[in-house]
Amino acid sequence: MSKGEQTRQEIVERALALAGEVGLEGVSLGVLAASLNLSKSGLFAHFKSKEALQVDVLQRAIDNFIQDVVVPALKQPRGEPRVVTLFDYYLGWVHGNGRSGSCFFMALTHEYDDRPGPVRDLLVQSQRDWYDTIARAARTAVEEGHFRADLDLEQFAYDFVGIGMVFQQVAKLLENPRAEMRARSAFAALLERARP
Amino acid sequence: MSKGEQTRQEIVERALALAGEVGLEGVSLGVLAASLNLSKSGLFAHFKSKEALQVDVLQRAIDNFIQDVVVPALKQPRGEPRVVTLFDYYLGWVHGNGRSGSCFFMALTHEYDDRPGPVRDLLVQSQRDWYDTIARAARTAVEEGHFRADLDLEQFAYDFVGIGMVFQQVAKLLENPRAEMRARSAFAALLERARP
DNA sequence: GCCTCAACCGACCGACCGTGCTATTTTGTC
DNA sequence: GACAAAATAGCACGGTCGGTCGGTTGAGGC
Repeated sequence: MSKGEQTRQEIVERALALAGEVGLEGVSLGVLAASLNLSKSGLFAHFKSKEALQVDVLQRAIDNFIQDVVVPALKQPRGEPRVVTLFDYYLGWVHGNGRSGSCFFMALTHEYDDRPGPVRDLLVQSQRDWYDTIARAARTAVEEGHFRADLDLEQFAYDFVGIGMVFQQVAKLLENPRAEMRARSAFAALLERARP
Repeated sequence: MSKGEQTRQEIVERALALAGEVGLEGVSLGVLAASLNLSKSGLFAHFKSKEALQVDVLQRAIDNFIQDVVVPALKQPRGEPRVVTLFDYYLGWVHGNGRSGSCFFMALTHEYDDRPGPVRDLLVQSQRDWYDTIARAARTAVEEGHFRADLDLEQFAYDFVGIGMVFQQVAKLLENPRAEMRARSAFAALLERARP
């Protein structure tokens, strides 16, 4: 990897960390450069625009999410174990046990839900992929006989994500220590409904 | 109402509308003033600081929420009808059928979940009140015999809010036309679990 | 030893930010 | 209609923003 490419990676990584604190739009090139002991112009030379940097940062977050949440689940046996693992690592990601401070896909959802552009486009695609991933894992559980044959997969994914979202608010904003217990309890009920 | 107070109200109202599009932090005094045909300093004179304005805006949103969601529900008979009405108006609020473009309590959650200060404090309190309101409505349903006597009220509120949160993402960001159907389906399942 | 080229820097631009200060206009009261 | 008070405007300040530009550095190939 060339020096330039390595620096680029460091920039994206640092920007991702900062974005977890101040939002993606809130990461200024000056602050980002300073935190890397780089000049602002030296940093900017790696990207055509701030927006291009933002896209790279989001793509990096997507890669991290797949690596930290999806891949471990795919290593589990098909069916309910895979679905359960997906949820476990998802909770961990949302809580920030993963790399970034918290789930910034949710933050980006509100930052970009009415701000068109390539960042939003990539975000939308990634979230649709995420719902699909959940639905596909649930489908394996149906096929294995762990879940009901007539289970509504899209609805399952919907409920799944909702549990994670409210978990984020209750845990991080409201600082309720029972948040994780609530999430696991809600997920247990969801599983119960999905079973034959 | 004096002229000054009236202007103040208009400022807060306009700021609330703008905040729905660009976030609370994203509302700049210059743009806000221009959209009201006011000078920036003339506008600023009504508030001690931008932060004070933000607090007022949030308080206004809270008042709107109570007016648009909580009050109509309280007019319904105690028990399940009240809970159902609460959810109906909540969905309407989130979808933006209410005054503001979308539920900006959720947006604020991510804007302020790690930014201490009076805005965050007020937000936390308002959200805790909201969970309590849901739980209290559910309690009336228990008392009326509509819900199970051993229903976990806090868990009910948790599940309730989660449905609304994922609804926001699926409807607004992913623009999925089945979002509302999903939300209502999830809520129906929640009700089913709550009944004796 | 020299040349090249990617990598990086410092200075700078115009625009906008929140916030004071001092007029000036508008409002409400007698 | 005069006058005090309230409301608003004008203006300037120090900062930060994304972005540009002309240069400097340094490592690798010849």
